[in-house]
Amino acid sequence: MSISADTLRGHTDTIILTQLLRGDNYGYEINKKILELTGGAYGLKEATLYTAFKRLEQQGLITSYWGDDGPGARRRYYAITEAGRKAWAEGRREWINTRVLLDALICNCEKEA
Amino acid sequence: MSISADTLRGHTDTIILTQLLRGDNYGYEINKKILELTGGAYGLKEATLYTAFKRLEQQGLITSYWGDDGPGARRRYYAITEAGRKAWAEGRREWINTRVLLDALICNCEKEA
DNA sequence: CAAAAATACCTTGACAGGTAAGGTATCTCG
DNA sequence: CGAGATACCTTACCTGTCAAGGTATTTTTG
Repeated sequence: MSISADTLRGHTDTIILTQLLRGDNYGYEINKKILELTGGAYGLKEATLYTAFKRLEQQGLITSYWGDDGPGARRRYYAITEAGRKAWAEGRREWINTRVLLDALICNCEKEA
Repeated sequence: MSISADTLRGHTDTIILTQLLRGDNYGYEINKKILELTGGAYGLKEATLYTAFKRLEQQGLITSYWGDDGPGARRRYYAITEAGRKAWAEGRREWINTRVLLDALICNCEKEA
């Protein structure tokens, strides 16, 4: 029961920002968290993930730095900025609006889980 | 409080099919219904609308015919097919799944309207 | 120990859906 | 008659996603 690609399009950035609210993290781990949270039903493709990081950093919503940890492959950590927190709040509001609208437009689904 | 473009992307076809479940209708009117249902917050752009009709018809999910009504500009009516009903049910299921996933991924929004 | 698998990063090219901008034609109302 | 609503449609562009490919290190396994 996987989800078709772009029914989530436009929410990717908010999803990533949500993860970073809990603290700095690196790409691979962030994606694993997302997979966990959805019970394996949804994960970002790597290309999508790193494209999003680049976009977010260019917009000043996150910053990044190389972790100088010992074991394992090198990791690039990401941190959310103050502007990122605002963008997250905005994205969250948008999701809530979207939910209301689509519920209204695709018949009354509110009752179903 | 309008909704940013492609947070609804991928649901357009389902939205249109939902309208056609209530009976045959033509483009302009369908879009007005959608605007009504969302309190003016969201309407399909004309290009999006007619592109979607074409796509849906090519996929056999709808059929179309010219209305031979007297007054007003000529209207092309659309009707949902049996395959269209199945696609609608599938699209609706997808929306319900999407909703669950995004609620899980963008923090706990379930409490908010 | 060597091979396989996992961890971890990144880029390129193509694709699909949405949209701005433009166009046509008819009808209604002042 | 002119403005605005009704009603349809196309083209060229933009943006986010993804398949496919690449690099490098560490851990597991046979």
